[in-house]
Amino acid sequence: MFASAPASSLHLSHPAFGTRRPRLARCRSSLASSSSSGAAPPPANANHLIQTLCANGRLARAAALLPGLPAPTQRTYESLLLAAARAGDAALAAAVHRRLEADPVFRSDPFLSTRLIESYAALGALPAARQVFDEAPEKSIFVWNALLKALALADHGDEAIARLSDMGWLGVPVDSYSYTHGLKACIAVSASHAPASARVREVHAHAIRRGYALHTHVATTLIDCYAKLGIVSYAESVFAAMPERNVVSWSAMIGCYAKNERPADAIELFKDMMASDPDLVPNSITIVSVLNACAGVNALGHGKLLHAYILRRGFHSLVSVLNALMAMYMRCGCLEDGRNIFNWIGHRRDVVSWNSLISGYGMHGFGHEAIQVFEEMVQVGLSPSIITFISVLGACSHAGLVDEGKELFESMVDYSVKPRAEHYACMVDLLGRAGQLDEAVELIESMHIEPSPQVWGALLGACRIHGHVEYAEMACSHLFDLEPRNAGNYVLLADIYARAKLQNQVDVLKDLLEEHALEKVTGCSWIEVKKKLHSFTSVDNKNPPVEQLHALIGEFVAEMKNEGYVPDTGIVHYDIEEEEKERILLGHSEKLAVAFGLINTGSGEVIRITKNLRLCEDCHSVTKFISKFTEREIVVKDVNRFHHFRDGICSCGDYW
DNA sequence: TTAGGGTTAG
Repeated sequence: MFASAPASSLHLSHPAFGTRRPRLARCRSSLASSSSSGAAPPPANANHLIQTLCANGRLARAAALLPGLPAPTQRTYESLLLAAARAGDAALAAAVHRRLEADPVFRSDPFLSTRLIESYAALGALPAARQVFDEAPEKSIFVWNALLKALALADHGDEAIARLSDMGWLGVPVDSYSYTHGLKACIAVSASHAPASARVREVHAHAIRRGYALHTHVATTLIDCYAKLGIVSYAESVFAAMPERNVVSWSAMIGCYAKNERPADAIELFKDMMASDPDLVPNSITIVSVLNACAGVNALGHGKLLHAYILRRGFHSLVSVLNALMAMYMRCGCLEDGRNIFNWIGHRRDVVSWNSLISGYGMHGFGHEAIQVFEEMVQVGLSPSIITFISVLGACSHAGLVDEGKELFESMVDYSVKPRAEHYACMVDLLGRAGQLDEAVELIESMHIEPSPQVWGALLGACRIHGHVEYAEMACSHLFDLEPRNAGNYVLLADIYARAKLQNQVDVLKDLLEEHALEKVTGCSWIEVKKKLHSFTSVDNKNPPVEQLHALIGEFVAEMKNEGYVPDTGIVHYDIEEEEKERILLGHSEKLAVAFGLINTGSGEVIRITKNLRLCEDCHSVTKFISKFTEREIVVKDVNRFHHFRDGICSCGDYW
């Protein structure tokens, strides 16, 4: 009823407004008269007019008025600089800069020096920002901090450290802003002398000496820096030492666990946060981080609780939250629930929503559906991003859609997306999995950029599937240089040698692993039962309940052997008796998690398991058998994709 | 006047 009445008439006719013309109407009339004034002298209220034009994005008109303006105010300069930065108009920023240099009233004004530096930084013009700083006669702390921010934006970590040190010997008192900008500059990835972790530790030590390390913003930034560097223990120390934590610092620590492969700790910390203080209310960023962590461990129960919380607290008005919720469902194996949320988001879908759906179909092996969603996305007028192509090419790879993948890869140029190493890695994976190893190698050789470890890793993975020793050695000759500490590459090559019955080569690799003190990633599987996470590793066989699980698996295997199953002991690298190898296979974490699920869940329930590595062939065979024998649906998410086991068949079609 | 945490892939 109210919506049908024009808003303006409601307001203007209200007695509370009296007979004065409303402010907006006055601005409109000024704008109208100014547009026809041409080169006439600026009106008396020109300062106000320029500010209004800037606020309305009419920069050309505002810029045209500036030269004739006898006395620009500080506010006018500020409006022009902010608008120039917002519109990406470097020429306007430079014109304002020139005008300001000639202005005896404001040329030394530190407020405007700050704004100039900020604008140049936002426009990507670091040399100009640096010049303004160097020439600023009065360098207030704001001017210094603006320079540090500019250096952070431009990824100049070493220079930021040098400037912080300048502040020290010049006696300029640093403040908390100096540290937050300085730290952000430190974790920049581009050319630098010192590694990022050394720079962060240096600024951290500096902050401790000046008494700023526990300041809420500084400490939160420190947590985030250590999170990005993967040094979780340092982030934990900073978080533990804070006297005063708020929702942002908690979220930063939760995010630190989530992005460093400790999703279970992220969920636990979220619970601690909720229990620690009733005034501490999670916000949308907290929710997104925890949803991400739920997906990381397949904690569907927790994810559903969060879904209810989102609806209760009104977070479903935010697309970012819905995107994260949708991704959580799909990454927890519930593709349909994810699709329903995508449908529900409706016209508010952004590129992330589309990418999530494409990757969701991809990770579940629905390649054609992923391509269809890609086409729909293009049809509704959205531009596919770098990630869209990674998602859709990955989907083709999982489904073995070689021709479709090639076509999409070639179409990238039509969308102005330049193929990156990630896209080549997808293509090598696609060709390699499909057995087209020569073509995969040709593609690598044709690359115009340096092949990344992911590209060689994809080739190595394909060699493992197809037992190609020569190309595996070629891939490893690069991988051992590029990532010498990655034990996984040594293990994969050893696996390929073992299957080729090259035991001597296997032993050489094992010696190398030992010599360099490289540790294999322990196989680990998770299962959530009654909203509690249970994890299993293949090395933990001292736990009494594990004996029960071993026994149950043993019974299934005995039954399978009657039907002709032969345990795939080829993947056990130890030079031991066959019987012992079989015993090792029985203890694989994924089998233990399946057995635990069978014992602890109801007969109709879907068993959902997550594994931190690729599912091995033997576990795959055994799980197929168990799904048929027990008439249970088992969904396993490995490091690459989903496997839906039902009635003795896996959704991957044994292609993974 | 300035600042801190999040989403999609591999």
